[in-house]
Amino acid sequence: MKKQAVSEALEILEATYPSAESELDFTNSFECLVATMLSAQCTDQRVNLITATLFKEIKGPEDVVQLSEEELQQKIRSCNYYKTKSKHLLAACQQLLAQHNGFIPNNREALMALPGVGRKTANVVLSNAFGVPALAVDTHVFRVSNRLGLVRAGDPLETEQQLMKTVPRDKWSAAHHWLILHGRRVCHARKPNCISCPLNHLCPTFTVSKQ
DNA sequence: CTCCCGATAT
DNA sequence: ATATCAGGAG
Repeated sequence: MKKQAVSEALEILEATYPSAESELDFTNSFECLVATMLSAQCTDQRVNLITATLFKEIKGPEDVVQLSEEELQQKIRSCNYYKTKSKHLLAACQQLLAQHNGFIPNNREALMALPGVGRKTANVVLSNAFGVPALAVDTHVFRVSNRLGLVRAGDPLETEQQLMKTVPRDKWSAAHHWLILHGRRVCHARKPNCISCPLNHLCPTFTVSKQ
């Protein structure tokens, strides 16, 4: 889509979602990383429920590596893929201690080298915890930006690359959050609420649902 | 491509 | 009953 049309869509999104903030609860880069790692295929609400108590017990990687895999599983059991996430979180924290003095690296390569951290999670940590311009493409951003015709992409990486060309750099982080909020509030995966969508006049996939 | 594999909405 | 939720690894 042309930059002009994209900026029109972004203006409407900005007016509709003025906050443009993460709905995950965290207070530092470590908590941001952990919350994001836990959030795969799981609602923010569920993650926040888990981290509300978890972050009282783990203040950094040094606290995580004290736990056994089973203990960690117990603490995050109510989120999806808890076994995989426990294994990854434990290994990631060991790597943080071994290679980064227990700090969270602020570059994509080092973040993605951590077990359980892919491009999407790395981009979230970069933008949300460090203020580094990055455009994380999750399931919402992928779905919504394609539906709106902001991009024509077959996968998240293509989506990210196309959005970075048409969205101004200083709005990457905000656009990321606007698209997520729109995906959660209106442009649902299963039954998008096109009738009440403030973007339906410019949406190529606008449909009047039967019911 | 498959597997991971709990909670929730429809 | 089934699709979906701030995905990543093998």
